[in-house]
Amino acid sequence: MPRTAASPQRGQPTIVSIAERAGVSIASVSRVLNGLGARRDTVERVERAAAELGYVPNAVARSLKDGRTRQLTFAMPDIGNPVYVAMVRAIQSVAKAAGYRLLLHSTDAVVDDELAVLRSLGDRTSDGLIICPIRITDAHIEALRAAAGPVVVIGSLPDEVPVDSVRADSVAGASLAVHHLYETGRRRIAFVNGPADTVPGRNRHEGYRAALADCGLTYDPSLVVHTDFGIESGAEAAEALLHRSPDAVFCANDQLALGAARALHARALRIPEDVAVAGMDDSALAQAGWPPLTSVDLGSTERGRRAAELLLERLGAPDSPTPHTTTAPPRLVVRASTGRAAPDA
Amino acid sequence: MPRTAASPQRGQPTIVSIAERAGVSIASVSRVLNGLGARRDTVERVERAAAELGYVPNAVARSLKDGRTRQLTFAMPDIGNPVYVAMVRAIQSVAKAAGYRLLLHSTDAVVDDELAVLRSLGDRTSDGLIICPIRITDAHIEALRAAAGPVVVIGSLPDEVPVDSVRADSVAGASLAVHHLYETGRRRIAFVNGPADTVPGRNRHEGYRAALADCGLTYDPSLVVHTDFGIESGAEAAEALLHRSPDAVFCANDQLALGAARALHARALRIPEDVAVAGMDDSALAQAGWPPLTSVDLGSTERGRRAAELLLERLGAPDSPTPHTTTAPPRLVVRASTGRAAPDA
DNA sequence: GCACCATCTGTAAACGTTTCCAGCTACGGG
DNA sequence: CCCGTAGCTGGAAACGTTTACAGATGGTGC
Repeated sequence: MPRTAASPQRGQPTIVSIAERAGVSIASVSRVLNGLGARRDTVERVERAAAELGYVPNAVARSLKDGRTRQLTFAMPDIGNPVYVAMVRAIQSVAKAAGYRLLLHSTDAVVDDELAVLRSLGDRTSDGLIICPIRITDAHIEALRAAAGPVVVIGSLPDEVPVDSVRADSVAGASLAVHHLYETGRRRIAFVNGPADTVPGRNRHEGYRAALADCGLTYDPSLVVHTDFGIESGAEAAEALLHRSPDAVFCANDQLALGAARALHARALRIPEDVAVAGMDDSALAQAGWPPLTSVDLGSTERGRRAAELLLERLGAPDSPTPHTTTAPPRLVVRASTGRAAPDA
Repeated sequence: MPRTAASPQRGQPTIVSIAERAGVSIASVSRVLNGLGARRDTVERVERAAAELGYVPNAVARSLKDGRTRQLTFAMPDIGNPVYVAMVRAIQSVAKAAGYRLLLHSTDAVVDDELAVLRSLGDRTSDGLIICPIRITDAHIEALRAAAGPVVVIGSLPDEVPVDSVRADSVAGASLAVHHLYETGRRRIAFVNGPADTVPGRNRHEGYRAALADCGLTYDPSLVVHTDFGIESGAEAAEALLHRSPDAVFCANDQLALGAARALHARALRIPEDVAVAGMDDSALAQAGWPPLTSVDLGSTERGRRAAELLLERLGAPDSPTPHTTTAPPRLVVRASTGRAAPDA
């Protein structure tokens, strides 16, 4: 039978039990435990009593008293996507170092869920929120303005919204990749994108298109597919694009790129000799498959870390006036999936 | 300037502000907001006041009163490993459905961190804990016995420890994979394992060894490498094993297997014609590379779900006597990475 | 018109802390 | 020898809820 354990939640020692056992007041107990001044004798008795009872301070009561929970919340669309895992990791590490715990919400990018998270800041469950929406609606903006506590957004907000944010430069990132493909000799560059109605989806499309123009290539809508951000979707999309005989497939993230690579392999097409493949995010996945994927690092770890730091700063100085916005610069990481095309092909 | 937003944390409307505005007592406010009986007129005034003030109940105060936080904690070794991501996902979904939030701890499998998490149950920050240690020391067992609240362990505890747990059957799982490799014609089956001093490491090794014996193959220590559970390690280990010319590489998880596959590709060895590769966990990674990996599903999602359910049950009936233990049966998922060997080779 | 009952309401205590304030003790200086 | 002071200590209030209890209100049946 689970002993002391589970049973009467309410049987735990409190500062009152300690006070009784040590024969002092609860005020003294509190002071001793918080390292404020006390007579040697008092300190000893309190510490002994606390140790004997196995006392652990009740964090809830403490939170109620001083208005902070030492918890941070991170809400992201999908914990299955390695980009967000990288962010969770970075955030958790900053949070931990600062003595904060991390609350996690996977919203599936459902707008109502995101709004609920934003509103729930009001329940004082956590001291601050990092949220990463991939669609940004008017309702989001309104909710952000009305937020009952500090929020940092990972993503691109309209400039006039007075909220700290950390952005990736998807436009430049996509452009980087396309230029690289062009420079390594590709001329029919297909694009497997995420949903068109998301911010990253729109931006990556814009970057793709702009880069084509830069390179003097014409934009061919039949080389572009919109789908969602998963591996399977990448495989299907690439499959569908193959009869347009592209010489490169640029994908809006690494999951799509892995799917695409799989589809090419399945058709016995060689990467990169027959078709080059590039992804985005430079997540752990980029080095998981074969050949290792060229990818654009959009700084997910960096963004997570920065977001957490911004949030902590904001917690330190609640009403410093100006919202901070940083943008992580994209970085092209070239690997084997985009070598030169085979001489003839 | 962030308006009402960040500023005086302590400016939020409370039940008292509502009471004043509505001209009733705080007790009535509480009753109305909790849907207990009240006169029509009272209900209306309270609801209007609450709406006008944008009231959100303070969860901390509520928790203090009724001794529950509606938070669950999940502590796992490494959020970078897809297995744990699968668990997080499953747990989060069960938790959410039951109205609980999820607190996350990534412990890096550091024993002291795990013990700290266990002890921190006493601070009443969450109502229960799911912990997934890969090493189980005496200190763990002692801490589990002394736990100040409900705990479910994902992993294999000694039977006498009175704690709910959910296990994978790694031994049987490894054996399944090895038998499959044998049946598809492999005779020199190398093994890339995780750390020898972890429970999964030991068990998978045991399963590997037992299966070899079953098949009448002799155990050759030079075909076995212990390393840690990452992709890079898998590549290095496979690389090192290659000069022992195995005809199959069995890996203790999918990350190792992807690494191994990469090493084989880099040497221009064909999978599965020249060397078969199999992994374990059947995580998202198994279908990420090429060829898709044969893997043993150890039920990570299932285990996460079950652990969360057990915890919720325990929360419902704190001192039901007997600890529950379930074991998820392993399931071999055959994919292209383990087809028959090339006829001659 | 009165007593009774049901219904609703308000007061106050409680959850476990921290902290303000005032009182106590002991000490040293004048 | 007395007083001022420094150093500790205990009482009590406060954080924002929920809820037991008792009091108020209104309606109904006689």
